[in-house]
Amino acid sequence: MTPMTPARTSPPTDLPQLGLRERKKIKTRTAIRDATYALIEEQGYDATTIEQIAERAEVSPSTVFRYFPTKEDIVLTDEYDAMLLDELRSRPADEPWPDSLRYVTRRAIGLARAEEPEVTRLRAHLMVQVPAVRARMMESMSVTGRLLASAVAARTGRPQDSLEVRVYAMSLIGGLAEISLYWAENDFRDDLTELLDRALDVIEHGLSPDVS
Amino acid sequence: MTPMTPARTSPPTDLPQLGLRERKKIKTRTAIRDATYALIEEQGYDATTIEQIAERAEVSPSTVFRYFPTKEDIVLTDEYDAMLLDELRSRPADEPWPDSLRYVTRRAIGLARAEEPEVTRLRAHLMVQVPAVRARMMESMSVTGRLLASAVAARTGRPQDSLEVRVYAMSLIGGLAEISLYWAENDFRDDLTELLDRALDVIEHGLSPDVS
DNA sequence: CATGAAATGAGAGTAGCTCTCAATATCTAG
DNA sequence: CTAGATATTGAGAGCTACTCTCATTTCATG
Repeated sequence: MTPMTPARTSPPTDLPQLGLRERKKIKTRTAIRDATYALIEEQGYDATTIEQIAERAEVSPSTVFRYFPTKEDIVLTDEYDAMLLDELRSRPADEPWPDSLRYVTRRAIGLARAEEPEVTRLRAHLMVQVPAVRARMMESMSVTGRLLASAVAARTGRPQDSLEVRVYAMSLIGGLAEISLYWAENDFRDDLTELLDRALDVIEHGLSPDVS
Repeated sequence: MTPMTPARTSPPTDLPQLGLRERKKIKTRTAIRDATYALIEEQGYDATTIEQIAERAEVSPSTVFRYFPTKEDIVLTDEYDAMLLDELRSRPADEPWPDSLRYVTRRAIGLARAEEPEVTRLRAHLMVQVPAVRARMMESMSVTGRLLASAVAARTGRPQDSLEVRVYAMSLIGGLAEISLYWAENDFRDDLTELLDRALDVIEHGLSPDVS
């Protein structure tokens, strides 16, 4: 009936022998997300309602909520976390911890830039502009922080949830979030990887006493 | 008609020669907050509606929103930030920066503990349990972070919004937030000041390479 | 193809939050 | 002390994110 929907599923989403059901679910998911991105670019975040998203994705509003718990999650859900943690664990055991961290975060940024640069920018942009999105992002990052903390604990021989490890992980998360904000606020002019390096320096060694 | 409302305004709120209008506003404000705290203790956060709060505070729901933009803000609004910044600026200029920071944050904790220990605990508790509150708290802390960043910049002779300063401030905020979570999760057994010290050590010097 | 399971749509309902407008309370001049 | 300007409030309509339920449709499987 409406074959002109531009619902281009970003990656072809390799689906070898998945049942039709599973395939449809993936399709619906990406349809909702694509619709959301498009509408946000057209009208902005707040002006975009779930109803509109549902309409463009050709599903019912109920379905939208079945796939994403909140509006913010439609924009933010990503799958890098698990991957990041895996990579972290598979680093050589004798590599100094900060190096591992740097390697992995760098790689995550590289991937994001290679695979979906637009989305990465849109997200950062929304983080700056929409408090709810920023809040949700911090929330999800703090979950990542917990995972990170366990990895750090394992590496540094500290108890799993020692205060030190938790504080370190969360301050890391805070710092990384700030990179995105900085990047977006400066219109994406800087090289994210370079910002990352500078941020990690600060987090690892603190602010050097003075610079003058 | 209902003279049994226990609306005890926490501090007598020194009101020397304020107009009647201003005095009433302060009263209303604390009435709303007290009602909210009481209801939350009785029923929990989610079960407490604005309507209930309005009823107990003897104002209309409209008025509640006039005084606080969101439900989370009723719980969280505090006035330490400005004070904290002032103190920070009035520290001796030759004091090493980390010492200033430590002094000021310690003092903030001390004040919170002295003046409204219950509220401080309730807040920390809600931070753990209610994602929306936690998110709002991070949000408000990030505002503080910005202010902090400018103070840090002034002290360390860096540009106002250099990436380094911003990352430092935000990682500080993240770390401090984590203290509260840790504290609340461990049923307030630890001494907050001690947790603060340990956290600041981590943030200033990074995680020491290993501990084994 | 028939039966069971899963996904969907429709719709009602809740609550946070915004906005408008009329009523009331406070302040300020004369 | 009164009148008019101004600030605050209450009432209520309205929007939207989000939840829940139930009937219907769609896929899987023997």
